[in-house]
Amino acid sequence: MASARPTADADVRWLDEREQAAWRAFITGARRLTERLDQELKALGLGHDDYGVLVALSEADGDRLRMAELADQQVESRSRLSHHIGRLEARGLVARETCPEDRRGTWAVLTPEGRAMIESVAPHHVEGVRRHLLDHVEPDELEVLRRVFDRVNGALGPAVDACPDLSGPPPTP
Amino acid sequence: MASARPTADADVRWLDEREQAAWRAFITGARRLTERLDQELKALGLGHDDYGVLVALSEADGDRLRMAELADQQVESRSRLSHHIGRLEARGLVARETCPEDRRGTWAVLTPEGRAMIESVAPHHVEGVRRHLLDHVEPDELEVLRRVFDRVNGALGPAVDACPDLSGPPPTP
DNA sequence: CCAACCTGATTGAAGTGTCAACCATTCCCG
DNA sequence: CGGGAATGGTTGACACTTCAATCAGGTTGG
Repeated sequence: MASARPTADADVRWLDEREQAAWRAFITGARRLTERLDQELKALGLGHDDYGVLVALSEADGDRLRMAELADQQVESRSRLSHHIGRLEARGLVARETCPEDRRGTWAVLTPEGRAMIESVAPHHVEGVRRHLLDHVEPDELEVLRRVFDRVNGALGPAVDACPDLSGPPPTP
Repeated sequence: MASARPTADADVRWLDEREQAAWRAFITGARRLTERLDQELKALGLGHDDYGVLVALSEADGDRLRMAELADQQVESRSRLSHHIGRLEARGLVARETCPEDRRGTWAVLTPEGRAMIESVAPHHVEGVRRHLLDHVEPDELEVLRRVFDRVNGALGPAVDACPDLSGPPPTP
């Protein structure tokens, strides 16, 4: 039933022991780490995704970002972000403003309440990031992490919302 | 409103530039990577989580695992796994069997259809893992990844479903 | 100028995850 | 033994995400 590219099944380059071990450690590590950080943040009143959005806005010029840009930065679909901002708006942490230059566009703007929230939560969050990740990583290992994931990010190509065509690899045209 | 531990806000050890860069590269890299792999798998009929469950079962003795163990391995809550297995069961890829020794317990068992599915999909998935991650990682960097995330995993302590107490750190009693 | 086509963003319904309550079984200890 | 406290897992209601329209504002070529 599922036979996209006709990978001949004999010439599959399965993962060797090292690759397997690294891949599995990474995938479950990443899951458990974000799960834990999310739990700790929720106890303070924000989901990890909420935190990401508020931080992004707080660092942006004029405390505002266009929906599309915010979506790409946070790796959320446009639809999801729309609902997401809707919720944050209902809580008074973010406001929407239609942008005058291009009247299709919308700014997501951090409110004073939103800034207060992020400032009260951030110290605990960075503490968590240290405790659960950075405390266990040597400086040179940290550089490796950065290098590797920058490369991976680059290779994944620019963010796309609706990704209709998976067969044409954009990173290596 | 949110003031769990009274982190004095002056003695917060904020992330320096290197830490920040590494953390952000990791968090968005991990998100984008799993997002992409999930998209590619869905095109073949399985979500990334479905894939994980089926692989775990296929590697287990007797093609079966207890719900709790499977949940821990896959980093899913017991509740979520219950729904999840329900869906896979409805699709005929997994079956439930009540376990005779402990009649509270349940086995999740891989069906022949489930095995067929995983075998048809696996080659494409490992191809994806190579293309999007391993191809961009040198052997020594791979070892760093494994070491780091093994450590992180260890420090997070054994998996817990309902984690009611965040204040008492189990890894360092 | 206007018709076809983009682009930016939102909507609603269906699908999935979360949370708290629950049921059944087993364990433990007086 | 018997009753209370785990343990293993499920359920239903509610929250969130996804998917496929949809809408309004811009852009372009005839």
